[in-house]
Amino acid sequence: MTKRTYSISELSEEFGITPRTLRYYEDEALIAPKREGQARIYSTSDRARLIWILRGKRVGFSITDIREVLNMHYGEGGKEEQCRVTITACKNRIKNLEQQKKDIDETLEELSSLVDTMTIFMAENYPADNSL
Amino acid sequence: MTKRTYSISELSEEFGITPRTLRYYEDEALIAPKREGQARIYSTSDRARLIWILRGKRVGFSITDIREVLNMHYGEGGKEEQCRVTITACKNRIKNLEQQKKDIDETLEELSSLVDTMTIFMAENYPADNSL
DNA sequence: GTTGACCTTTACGTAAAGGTCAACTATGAA
DNA sequence: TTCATAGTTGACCTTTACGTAAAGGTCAAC
Repeated sequence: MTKRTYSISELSEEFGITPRTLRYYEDEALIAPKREGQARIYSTSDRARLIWILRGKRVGFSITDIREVLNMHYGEGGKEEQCRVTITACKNRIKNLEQQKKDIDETLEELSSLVDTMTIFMAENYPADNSL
Repeated sequence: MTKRTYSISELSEEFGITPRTLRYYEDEALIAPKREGQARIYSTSDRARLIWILRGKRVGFSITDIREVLNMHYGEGGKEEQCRVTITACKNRIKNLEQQKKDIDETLEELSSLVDTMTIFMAENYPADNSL
C-alpha cells in the first residue's frame, strides 16, 4: 500500500506551485488533506487530485469547473436525476474540449506557417545563419 | 474586392460578444477600426483579426499574448534580431499548444470513461431508460 | 534559550477581462 | 419638432486566482 504522505512544501515544490496555491485550493474545497496538529498532510490520493486540478487548469478549466468534475468522480452515484445531470455536464465539457482541439490545430497551422515565412525571409536577407 | 464593412453591433452580434468587448479590444490595441465621424467602421480585415482574437481566447491566450501574435503577423519583418525573437516566441507557443493538446486528450479520456461508468450504472439501477 | 526552518491563520492587494451605468451625440423617420 | 435608434466616452464595479505581508505556533539543533 502506498502510505506515502507529503508536506505542503514537498507537494508545492514537486509541481512548481506555491503553498499559498495549495491552501487556496483547500479553501475552494478542491482538496482536503488530513491534519497533524495544524499542519496539512497530503496523501497519494490528494496528490492525484492535485494532478487533475493542474491539468484542468492547463486546459482552461476554472476552479469551479474543476470542483464540479472532481465531485462527479466521487459524487453520489445515487440519485437518478443527479446522475443524468452529471452525464450531461460531462458531455458538454467533452464537446467544448473537442472544439478547443480544433482551435488549437488551426492556431498551430497559422503559427507554423508564420514561422516558415519568417525563416525563409531570414534565409534570404540574413544568410549568415547559424541554424539554431 | 470585399469592401464590406461592419458596424460595432453587427460584429458583436455575429460573434456573440458585446460592443463593450470590441471597444475594450480597441483600447488594448488589438483592433483599430476606421472611423466615420465618431462611429467605428470595421473592415473585413478587422473582422479577420477579431476571428483570430476570439480563437486565441478559446485556446487560452491572454489579451497580451494575442496582441503579440497579431503584431508578429504585421510586425516589421525588418530587423534581424526582431525576427529571431519572433520565431522563438512562435516556437514556444507551438510547444505549449502541443502540450495542451495532450492535456486535452487525457482529460477527454477520463471524462469519457466517467460517462461510460455512469451510463452503465444508470442502465443497471434505473433501467427505464428513454435513451436520450 | 535562541536561531532557523517550516508551518499556521487572517486579511488586504492585484491584474485581467470585461459588465454596467450615466450622460452625450448624431441621424433618420413620423 | 420630437422621438427612436445606434453610437460614443468615461467612470466605477465585479470575478477569478492567487500574491503578499503581518503575526505567530512548533520543533530540532546548536
